[in-house]
Amino acid sequence: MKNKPVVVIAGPTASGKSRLALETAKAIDGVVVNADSMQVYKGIPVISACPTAAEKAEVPHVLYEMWDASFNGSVADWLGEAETAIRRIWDDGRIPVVTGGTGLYLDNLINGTSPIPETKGEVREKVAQMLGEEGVNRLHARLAQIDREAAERLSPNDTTRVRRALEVFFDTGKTLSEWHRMPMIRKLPEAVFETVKIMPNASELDERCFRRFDMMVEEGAVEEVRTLMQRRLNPKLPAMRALGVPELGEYVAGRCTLEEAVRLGKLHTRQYAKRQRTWFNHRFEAWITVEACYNGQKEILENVIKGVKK
RNA sequence: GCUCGGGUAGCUCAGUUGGUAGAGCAGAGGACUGAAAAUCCUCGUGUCGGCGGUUCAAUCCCGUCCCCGAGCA
Repeated sequence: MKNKPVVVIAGPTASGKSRLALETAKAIDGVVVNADSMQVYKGIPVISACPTAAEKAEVPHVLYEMWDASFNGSVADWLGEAETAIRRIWDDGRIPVVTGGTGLYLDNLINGTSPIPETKGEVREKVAQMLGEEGVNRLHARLAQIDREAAERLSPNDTTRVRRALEVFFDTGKTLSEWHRMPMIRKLPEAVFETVKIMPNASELDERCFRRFDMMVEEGAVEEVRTLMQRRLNPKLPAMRALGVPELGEYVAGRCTLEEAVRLGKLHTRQYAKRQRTWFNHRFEAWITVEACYNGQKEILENVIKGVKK
């Protein structure tokens, strides 16, 4: 039976979705649930734009800063946490307000995932090693022998996906394409998702991205990155790739000026926001689409609350 | 003032032993099923610094001028 509400507020970075989520949650006795692939990590609250302590005090927030930066989390890990958190919120008689810019996470939560079991660490290592020795193109050629369908779909340069397709086959003996033909599994079959997306125009968003990056630096982003760099973690870890971390990391290491690091950080943030807009435009259906950044506009908040209560 | 380098796409540069040129980055659009703030795909006419000359043909050779960098005075 589909009757349990989950509010979802999606949108590109710096669009004001965290604020909208907070104010919505406040109005409907909700709990904010993070769906951002970087805000899940500890140690980068400033650079990942996590809600502040003051904001968290206004309304409960969950799934923020929950994993150590050395952890390599995945969609599946997040989904597991999200399921548990949302069920607990329902049990408390409250409404989950899921918000974040990671389209894949939202998509998996709402539409489900293929029933592929978690791949074993040794298989992942083996494929990683093959990748290092042979390069993506050769692995793609191997994939073509195994799973022609997937190979045709994927670029021979798409490291992430070619690797994944191979891992799944080596681990399960079944091709990724076969798995994808199986029915998707929803973590929360009883949920009814009330979706909102914020879709501001590019120039408004760019400006906010730039301003926010400056604010992050004022609020201690450099120190945050310096502390993180001192841990000498693998630079391929998700937390180490959060926008601004590699860039400010170069500055902290003395390899560029702060000005240059900030310039690149802003640039990459802008490019990321564009990718998000493309995703949400084409891959995310929403009940309500807000065409401006959320800045506390009363009409927007009222409209969202009205939509949720319906 | 002289010598040597350079002046080629918005930026950094490659290249053409003379047949009007191409990469990376930036930019625009797009994809996206377990690293997704990741990963990938598509899109490149620009007086090849100006003006002359040689040549069937010059961005490439020659002359000259302008600009930038280094060195010498």
